[in-house]
Amino acid sequence: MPETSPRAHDALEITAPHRELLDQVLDKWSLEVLAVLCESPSRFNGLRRAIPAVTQKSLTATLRRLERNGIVEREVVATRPVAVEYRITPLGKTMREPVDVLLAWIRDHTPEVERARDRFDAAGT
Amino acid sequence: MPETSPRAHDALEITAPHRELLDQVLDKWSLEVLAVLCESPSRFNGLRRAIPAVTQKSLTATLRRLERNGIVEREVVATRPVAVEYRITPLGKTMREPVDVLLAWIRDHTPEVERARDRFDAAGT
DNA sequence: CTGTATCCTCTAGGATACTG
DNA sequence: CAGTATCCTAGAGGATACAG
Repeated sequence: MPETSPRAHDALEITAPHRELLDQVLDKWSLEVLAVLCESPSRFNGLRRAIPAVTQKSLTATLRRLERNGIVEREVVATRPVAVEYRITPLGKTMREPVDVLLAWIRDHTPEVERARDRFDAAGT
Repeated sequence: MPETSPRAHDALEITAPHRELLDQVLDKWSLEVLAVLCESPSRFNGLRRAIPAVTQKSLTATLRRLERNGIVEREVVATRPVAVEYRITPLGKTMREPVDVLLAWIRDHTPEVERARDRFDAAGT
């Protein structure tokens, strides 16, 4: 049994490319967009209505980023005026489970975290 | 079975407090700190050595945030000069599984994402 | 050794106006 | 309808110096 590694096991190891992908996929609006598109394909303004707080600029940026990463798909329907449909890709669907697990943890532990915050803040009086 | 909800199921739903916790726990340095502390308790400069890229300021901020959220614990050992030990809490340990699942997804799909990026960038020629 | 305190830069993202 | 183009600002985070 070699003892060369400073850490016993590195399931949590995270390299620069991994960090970048993590940021692109868990950023401020991506999860909301994914939530909508996981239910059904949607058009640009449909997404805006579903996510009222997002600005046009940020939504565009988020969609481009997700498209570039192969998470969503963009189809232009050449009507007048044009319609653009966004769909989640097979790759995008594989994100669902890990994201669900993560959000489940968040939901389950938010109360405990809030108690910890109260204690911490009270101690700092 | 009521059909009041616009979305079929909202496992991906994310509220403001959830988003905040997500940001505090998945931010730039938190995962690296967690990775170290999951292996064993560590002192401040031990963490610095384990994570060479982090600045003193950011490490302090990260540790304070994690401590406030009940993820890590801080113990001051009153020697001369003082030593401060950081440990992961039971709550912190529960983060491990969801984070592992997430990072596993990242690792497993980075190649496919990179192919998607190449296609996207090539198309934009 | 374990931090604060400043200063400074850089980028995400909002507001708003315009376009094919 | 589905975007671009600008302008602007708040906050994250680096570099550096100092302190208990």
